[in-house]
Amino acid sequence: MSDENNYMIWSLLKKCYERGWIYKGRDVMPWCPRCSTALSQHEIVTEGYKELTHPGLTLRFPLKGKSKESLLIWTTTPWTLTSNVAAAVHPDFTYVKVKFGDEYLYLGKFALERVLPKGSYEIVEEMKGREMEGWTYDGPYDELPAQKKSGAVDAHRVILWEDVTEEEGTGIVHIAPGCGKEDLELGEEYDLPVIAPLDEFGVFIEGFGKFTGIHVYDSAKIVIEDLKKKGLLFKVEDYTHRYPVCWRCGSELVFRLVDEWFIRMGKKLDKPLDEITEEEKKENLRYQIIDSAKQVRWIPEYGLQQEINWLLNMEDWMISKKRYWGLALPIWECKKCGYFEVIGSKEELKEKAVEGWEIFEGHTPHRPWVDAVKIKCPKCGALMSRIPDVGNPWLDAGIVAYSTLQYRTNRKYWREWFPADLVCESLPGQFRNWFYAMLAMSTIMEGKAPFKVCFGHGLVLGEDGREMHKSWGNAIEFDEAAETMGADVMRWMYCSWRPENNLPFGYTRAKDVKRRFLIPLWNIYSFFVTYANLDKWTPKNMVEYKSLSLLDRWILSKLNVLIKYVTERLEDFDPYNASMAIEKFVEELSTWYVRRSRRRFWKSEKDEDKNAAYTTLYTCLTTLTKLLAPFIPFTSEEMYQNLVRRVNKKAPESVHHNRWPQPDEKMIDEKLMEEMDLVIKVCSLGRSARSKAGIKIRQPLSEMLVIADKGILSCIEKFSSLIMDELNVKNLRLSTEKHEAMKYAVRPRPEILGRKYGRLFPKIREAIEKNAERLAEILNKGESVVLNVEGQKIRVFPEEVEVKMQPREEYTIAEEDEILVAIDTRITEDLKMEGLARDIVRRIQNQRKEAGFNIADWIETYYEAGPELSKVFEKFEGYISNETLSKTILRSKPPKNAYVATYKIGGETLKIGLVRVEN
RNA sequence: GGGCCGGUGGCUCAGCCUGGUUAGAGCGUUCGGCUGAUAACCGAAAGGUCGAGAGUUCAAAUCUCUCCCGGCCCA
Repeated sequence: MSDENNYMIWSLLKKCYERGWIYKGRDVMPWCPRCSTALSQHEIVTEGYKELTHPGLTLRFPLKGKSKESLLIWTTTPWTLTSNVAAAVHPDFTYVKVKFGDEYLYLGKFALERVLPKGSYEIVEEMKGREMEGWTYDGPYDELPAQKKSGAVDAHRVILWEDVTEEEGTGIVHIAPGCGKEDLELGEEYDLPVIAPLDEFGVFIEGFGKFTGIHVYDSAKIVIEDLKKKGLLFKVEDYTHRYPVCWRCGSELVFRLVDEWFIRMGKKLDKPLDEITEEEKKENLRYQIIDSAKQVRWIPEYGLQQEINWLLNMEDWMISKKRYWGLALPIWECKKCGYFEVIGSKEELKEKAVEGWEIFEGHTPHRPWVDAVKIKCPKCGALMSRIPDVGNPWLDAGIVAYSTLQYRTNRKYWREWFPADLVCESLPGQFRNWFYAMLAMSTIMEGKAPFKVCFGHGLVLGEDGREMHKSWGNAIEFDEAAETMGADVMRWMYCSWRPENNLPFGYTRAKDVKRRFLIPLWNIYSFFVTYANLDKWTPKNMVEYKSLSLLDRWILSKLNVLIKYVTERLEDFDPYNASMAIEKFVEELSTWYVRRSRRRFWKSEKDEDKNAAYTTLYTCLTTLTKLLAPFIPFTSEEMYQNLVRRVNKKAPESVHHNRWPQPDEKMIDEKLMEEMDLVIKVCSLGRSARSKAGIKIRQPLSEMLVIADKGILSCIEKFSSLIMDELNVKNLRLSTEKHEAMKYAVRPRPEILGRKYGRLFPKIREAIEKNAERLAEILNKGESVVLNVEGQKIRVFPEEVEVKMQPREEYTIAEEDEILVAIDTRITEDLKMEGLARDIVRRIQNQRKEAGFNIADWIETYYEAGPELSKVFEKFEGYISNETLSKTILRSKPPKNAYVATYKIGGETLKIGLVRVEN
C-alpha cells in the first residue's frame, strides 16, 4: 500500500493548521466503554439509538442554610450524580414550594401531578425560575475528593437554562459538566468546575471513593443505596427512552470528557446564505464548503439542499479517533507547555526530528514507528511527542480526489483529471459522510468541489419496503441474488427505477423485470436466429434502404430516434429515462414490427422482401446489443457473439469493444412515425370492434370501413394491406362520411307528442321512424317537419323528438379521437369456411409442435371429419397443406405411427393425425 | 422544535416545475381473443374523496397557507 494517502492527508491537515483551524477540544463525547472509543457525530446518528429502560431517580438537593427544604431533581443516569455541579431551572417556568409531610420541596408547578401523590402536598409559595437563581445547595456526593478538589462543593447553585423542558422530570435539572454535552456548554457559560469521573473503559478514576475501580454499568445500584442511606432518595421508577448505543457493539454509550482534535468549521452565522459576505467567508470553512457544493450539479437537485442543510448544522469536524490502527494524525504536542504543531510531510518531519528518526525510517507513517519520532518544542524547548490518536476514516475516503491523482508529485496529471466527472453513492447515506468529506477536504485544498456531478441514489430496501435485515428475513445477499435472478436482471432492475427513489429489491420485482423486458428481448432475438438459421441468412444478404418496406423504414426510424435519445440521456446521467425508452422500443419492435413481419420471414414468396425483413431486424438487434451493452453486459454480449462475431470474424471481439452507435438522421422519418401511430390506432379500434361483435380475428370478414378526415385517411391508405391483414378483412373502405356506417334514429318523445296528439301518437311514431333518416337531417338543422298522418298535417318540432346516431345493422363500430372504424359483421358461407380452414391450420400447427416436429419438417396429414369440415378440407386443401407443410392431406384413418388428436370445431368432431416424412 | 423528501385505484409508481378535455401506466383481478417468438402476446371491463381543510383563479392532483400521517436529517 502506498503512503500517498497518508501524506496527502498530512499536507491537508497542515493547511488547516496554518489557517488556525485545528484545535484540541475538551469535549464531552459519546463514548463506548467496551470499544474504548469516542463515537463521532456521523457514527451515532445512523443507527445509534435503542429503546432502553433505566432507573429514573427523583432525589433531594437540600438547600443550604434552610432546614428541611430541598430542590427535587430527576435523573436517569445515576452515575453522573457523583459529578454534579449545579442545578438548572427554566427562567420563565413557574415553580412551587410545597409542604410535603414535615418537609418543603421545590419543583416545577407543571410536574406536581406526576411527581407527588395527589393530595399529599400543599402549595406554600409560587415563583418564577429566575427568582431561584443563585440558591445554593448540598450535593449528593460532596464527600468525594473529586468534588472537593474541583471546587464543585462550593459551586453548587441554581442556574438558569432555557432548554429545561416541562415534559419530563421535576423541572429542575441536575448539571454535571463532565458528563454531558449540554452540561459542559452550560458550565462554560457559568464558569463552573468540571468533574470527569470515567476512564476510557468506563471505570471510575481516583478520587471517587468507593466508586473508584467500579464500572459505570455497575454503579446505579450503589448510588441508589447511598441516596437511601443519606435520606436523599425520593423515589425510583423505571423509565424507558431512546438511548444512544454503540453502532458496532451495541453497548450503551456514556458521555465522557475527553481530548479530541477538530477542524474548525467556522461560526454558524445566523443569517440567510446570500447575505454572507466574501469577508465573512474568507475565514469560515463552513460557507466555503457550501460554495463548493453549489458548483456541483446534484442529481437529484434537492441533494444540494440536503448537503447545505447538513453543512449549516455541522459541528466542528472531529478528526481524531481513539484507536491504534489507522492514519497517524501528524500532530506533535508538547507535554510541558501544551504547544502543538502539525507536520505536513515526511520531509518536514525528518527536518524537525530530534530523535527516533532512525526507528521510523523505512516504515509507513503508522504506529508504532512514527511515534518514535520526537521534535523540539519551539516554545519551551522540551521534547514534543505525537498524540496517540489516529485519524477519522472519512479523512481517508475524502482525500481520493487528491491522493489518487498524484496531486503532490505530478500537478499536471492532477489538473488533467480533476475534478472528477461523477461521483455516485447513496444520497441519504453519504451527504454527511463521503460527499461531505470530499467537499470539505477539496475546499481546504483548492477551494473548489472535487467532482462535477454528484449522483445520489436512494436506498436498496427489502421487497416489503423495509430495510433489509437478516433477522427480518427480507435480506438477500448479493451473490445469492446474482445467482438466482441473474446479474443483468438485477442491473436492469436498478436502471429502470427512478434512482432517487428507494428501491424495493427482491425476486418478485426481478421476475417482473424479466417478463417485461428481458424475455421479450430474448424472444425477438431467438425468433430471428431460428429463421435466419433455416434460411441460411447472413448479413451478406442485406439489402439497401430503397428495398425496405414502410414497416421496415418505420422501425428503423424509431431505432435512430432511440439511438439519439439514449445517447442524450446517458450523457446527462439519466439511465432511467434511457432504459425506459429502450423498453418502449423493444415493446414496439416485438408487438408491432415482429408481429406484423412474421409471415415475411416464414412464407414470403419474394426473396427481396424477406431479405428486407432480415436486414431490418438484424440492424435493430445488433444496434440494440450496443445500446444495451452498458446496461445488460452479459445478455448483450451473448447476442452479439452469435449475431455478429459468428458471421464476421473481423468484427470487434466483444460488444464492449464496439463504438457507440451513431444515429442516422436520414433514417428518421417523422411523418412515417405519425402515420404508423394512426395505423396502430386503427387496428386497435378494429380489434375493439371485432371484440364487441364477438367475432374472433381468425374469422375473415368481407369489409371494414374507416371514417375520418381526409388527412388521416391519406395516411392510412398506404398501409391498407397491412391493416387488412392484421384485422383479417377482405376489403378496406375509406370514407369521410359518417353516415356510411351510421344512420339516424329519431325517437318521438311520448311525454310531449303523446300528450299533444293523444291516440294519434302511435301512428305519428310509425311515420317518424319510417322516415328517420330524412327527418333527422332537417330536425338536426333545428327546423320542424310536417308529417302526413291519416290525412292530417302534423308539424313536429326538434324539441319534440330525440335524434340519435347508431351503427347500421351490418356494422359494429369502435370510435376514438375522430376516427371511426366499422366492421361488416355479415359472415357468408364462404367466409365461414375460410375461417374454419384457418382454425384447422392452427390446430395442426399446434399439434406439430406438440408432436415435437421441427419448424421445417414435412408431414402427411390424415383427418376424419363430418361433412362440413370435410368440405373445408377439400376446398382449402392447397392453403392448409401449404401452411402446415403437408405433402398430402388424406381423408382416412391415421396410421399407427401418427400423432393423433381430436377436436370439436363448429359442432363437428375432427380427428387429425400427423406423420413426419422425409423431405 | 427546525429542515428536506413523500402521501394519487388492491400493490408499485407517472403527472405537479409551466393550472385547462373524461387524472395515466405497469402489476394484480374479471371477461374475451391471438399464437410455430409461446412460462410470451393482444383487447375489454371493474377499480381513484389525487392525505385533510382553507385560499388564489373562470378553472387546482398541479400554485399559496394551515394541519395530519410516513421516512430521513438536525436540535
